[in-house]
Amino acid sequence: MMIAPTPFELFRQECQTVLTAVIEKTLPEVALPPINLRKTPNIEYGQLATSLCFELAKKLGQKPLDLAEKLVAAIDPSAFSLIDKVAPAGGGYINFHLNFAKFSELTLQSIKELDSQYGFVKTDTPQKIIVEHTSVNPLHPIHIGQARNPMIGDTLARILQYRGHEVSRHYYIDDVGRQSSVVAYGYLKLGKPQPTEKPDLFVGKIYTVTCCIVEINRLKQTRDRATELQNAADLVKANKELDEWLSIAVELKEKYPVLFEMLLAKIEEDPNPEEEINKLNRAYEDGQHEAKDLIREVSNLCLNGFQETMNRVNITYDSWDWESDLVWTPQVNQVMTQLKTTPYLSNEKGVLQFNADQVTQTLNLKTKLGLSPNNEIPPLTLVRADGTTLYTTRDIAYTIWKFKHANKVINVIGMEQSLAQLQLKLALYALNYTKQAENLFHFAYNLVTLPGYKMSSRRGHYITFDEVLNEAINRAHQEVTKRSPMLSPEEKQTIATFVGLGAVRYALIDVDPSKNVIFNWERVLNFETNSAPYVQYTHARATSILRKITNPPQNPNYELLTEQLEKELILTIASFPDMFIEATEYLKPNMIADYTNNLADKFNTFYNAYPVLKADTQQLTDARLTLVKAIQTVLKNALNLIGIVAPEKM
RNA sequence: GGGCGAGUAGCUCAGUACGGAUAGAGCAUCAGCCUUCUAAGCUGAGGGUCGAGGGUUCAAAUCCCUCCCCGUCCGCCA
Repeated sequence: MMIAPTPFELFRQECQTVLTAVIEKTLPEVALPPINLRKTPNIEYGQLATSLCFELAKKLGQKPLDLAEKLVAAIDPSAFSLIDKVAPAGGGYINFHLNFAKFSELTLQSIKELDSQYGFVKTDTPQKIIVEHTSVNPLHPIHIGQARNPMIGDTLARILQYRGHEVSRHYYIDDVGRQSSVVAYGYLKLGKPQPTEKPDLFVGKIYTVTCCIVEINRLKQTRDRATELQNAADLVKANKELDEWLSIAVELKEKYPVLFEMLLAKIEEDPNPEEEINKLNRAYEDGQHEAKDLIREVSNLCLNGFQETMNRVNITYDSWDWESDLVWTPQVNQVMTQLKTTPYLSNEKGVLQFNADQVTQTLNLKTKLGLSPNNEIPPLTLVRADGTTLYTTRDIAYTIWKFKHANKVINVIGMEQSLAQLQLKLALYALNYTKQAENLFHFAYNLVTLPGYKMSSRRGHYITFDEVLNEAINRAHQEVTKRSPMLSPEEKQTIATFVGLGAVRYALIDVDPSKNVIFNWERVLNFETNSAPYVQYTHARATSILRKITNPPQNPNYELLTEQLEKELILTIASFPDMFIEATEYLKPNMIADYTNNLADKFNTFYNAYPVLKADTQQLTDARLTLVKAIQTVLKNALNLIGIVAPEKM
């Protein structure tokens, strides 16, 4: 029995060979045009079609349909096993029809044989790839806006791994910067308390409240200074911001009265909290022990919470990379030394600027990088007047470090950081890391916003990812209880968990990453068609049929699968490997979610229309059972790609 | 002002990389289907100037140009 890892691709190749041969034979005078074979919009038109007669006809001064007829007449498909017939159609298409008897056998046998490996076609050029994703600052719980990142990132990592690449998932911990010092300052003021709840939630409250109090303090000073200097514009601005923060303070006081009062009392003891925070920040960058212990302690509390959350959705990381480690070791300094030898740095009173646009000009990169000639890349400040570095400066060092461990780097980072990511890439070019620059990819995704406003962690305006997961599981539990009251409490809980988690994961992966998403509960709590629960349910249904048989089908006759729906199902599962390759090569995780939904949809229609176990003949039952088994395998493999459980029962 | 991304049914979105046959789903609305393999399901109906205008082409949601609208970036923040 023949096995094909890519059954549909085999058919395509046969069609291509036939077509190439007939053109060379019939039209020796024409240069062979690129042969485009596309899936037909309708099964009546066969399975693949080409429109090349339209182009050829024009060159030859003939009617497209006449040409199509002439070519078809010269085709002898008998030498090819998967082509049933070739026919001219429409205004000049050539349609290729599959020999379903053979194709079904090939497809179903291949799936049976390859089983859990079916679809995962390995690349010819395996690479070491780092996927950096999540990288939420360790200041507050991961919120639903940020959760889109790990869902996309982990799916990318999964599909690349299944494609045969050596993938490493990295989490970049951004612990250098004022905000880490703010939360650490608040934590210290409270006397380094033990968390009384999930640690990231705990740290998040301290961060928000501290931020608010410190900010009000700062704005009051700004206001007083502006009053003194009679600077009307500054005064108006300060007052406006102050009003905003004061209203946030009211909210926070109501939400966390004890914490707020405690922090307020402690911070008021400080004559200058702002200065304390800056001091802590500098001490941390200098690697002083006390500061190190303190900030790492707070950060680790938060990160432990993150891991707990991500474990729920089965996401783990291979490497946790601390930004501060780059500062404490000579790595950042080395990069600066190297950059100073390039002609792209300018020094204005100690402030070092990187002239990114000049790099594009000197190395002639605008066209190469697909940038518009109008796109004048703004310069990037690398070093402040006080000698400290900035985020992107450290990111350059980090990226170089990553390339010591991989030959391709994919950064899953929000679209709003596109400019910084471009400047980073240009810095690599400037440093002559050309290969690395070419293999650095910014996988940009758009924001998740709440209806009416952007989520703000500093202001405490967010819905945490844990809340969303909990709510989804609760909702799923209600559904299971309603639909399957006879199940044991344990079973209900198990089902509710994978349904709820799956629903959230699917909802966040299903939309094209470049599209902005406005969060609403309806989207993640959808358990109907076009959701993970729908696909999971379909898988359970297929499993349920298979559970009822005592003996596996003996010598099924695939020629009996003649219904249109059966053919469409076979086509769909035969194309799974092609879909997988495309999703992986073009990094389109949402394609996989769409595919699972599409297959589930077709299966459910089939399920309703045709009996499997009680088909007219045992032979037909056997053939359909093999089909159901294959569909179950493909659904399971596809769900696995996007990190969603394929349940036996629900 | 400039860059980048988006604009497809009342709502949420596929389809655009590589132009092809009547532009597809789901939700919502309406009408049906559980003595038959799991009704988280299925069947059917209505619903479209594919943001606007021009161009290229035998053929444009898809390619090119102009414009409109929304988001986002253009920090000695991260």
